[in-house]
Amino acid sequence: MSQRLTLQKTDVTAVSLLFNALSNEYRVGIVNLLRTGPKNVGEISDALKIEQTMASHNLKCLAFCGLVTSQRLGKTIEYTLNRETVEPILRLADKHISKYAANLRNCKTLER
Amino acid sequence: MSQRLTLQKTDVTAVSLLFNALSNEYRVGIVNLLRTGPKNVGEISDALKIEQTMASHNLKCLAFCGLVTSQRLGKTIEYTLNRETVEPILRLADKHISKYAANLRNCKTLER
DNA sequence: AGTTTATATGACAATTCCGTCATATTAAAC
DNA sequence: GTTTAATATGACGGAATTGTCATATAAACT
Repeated sequence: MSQRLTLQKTDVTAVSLLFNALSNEYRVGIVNLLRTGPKNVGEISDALKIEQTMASHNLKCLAFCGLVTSQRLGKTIEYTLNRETVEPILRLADKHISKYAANLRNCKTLER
Repeated sequence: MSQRLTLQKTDVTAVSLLFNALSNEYRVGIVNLLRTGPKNVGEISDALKIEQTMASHNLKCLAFCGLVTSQRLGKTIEYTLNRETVEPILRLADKHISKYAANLRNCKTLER
């Protein structure tokens, strides 16, 4: 009896929302910082020299997308990178940029 | 004699611009469509039921980021997916979404 | 050369996003 | 239980992005 497979199709909306989370310098900065290990909000905003509120807003977005997780430690909340997906994605991005999109480095906004 | 390696650091700006290209439904739709093979602009706008102008604008962005390449074939211009980077990235995204971000499917905009 | 077909470009209004401020929540310390 | 420290939330104006329209370019056909 032949088995009916649910063909896993790419969910275009979900994918665009996921990458939207990585389409902002603050969020990529946070994600990149968290590669060095878990940090709380204060440590993140200090390290990246951004306001606490800005860090919080962007962490919320990253958490909603499952790219980071959070855990309260007393008064502080520690954010941890979802390495399983973020590491390979960043490696692919780095490789792509150096091979195919070196010009991206010198452009602030994408003209269309 | 010890060799001086240029440590490849993630370029936060470039990475955010690259993922910005994949942060839009039209562009992810185009990229996903091109997995089935190269297509010209008319075929793309027909298949996705979007206006030609919309297709052109978004193809320009994808091309600038090196995610697609183009080639004129007579009157028509054919766009080809950069499979080398897009395939693994989409596979990672699909896997991440089903494992960590199922809720993304049911949300139009990222609240923050 | 003029017409048609395919695609790209530029501009503008409408929408969405971002940065910041004011305020709320939560836990620890006193 | 009041205060302090850490973080989150909501709101609002300014900035960036998007969708569409008008127009430009480029090749093929007559």
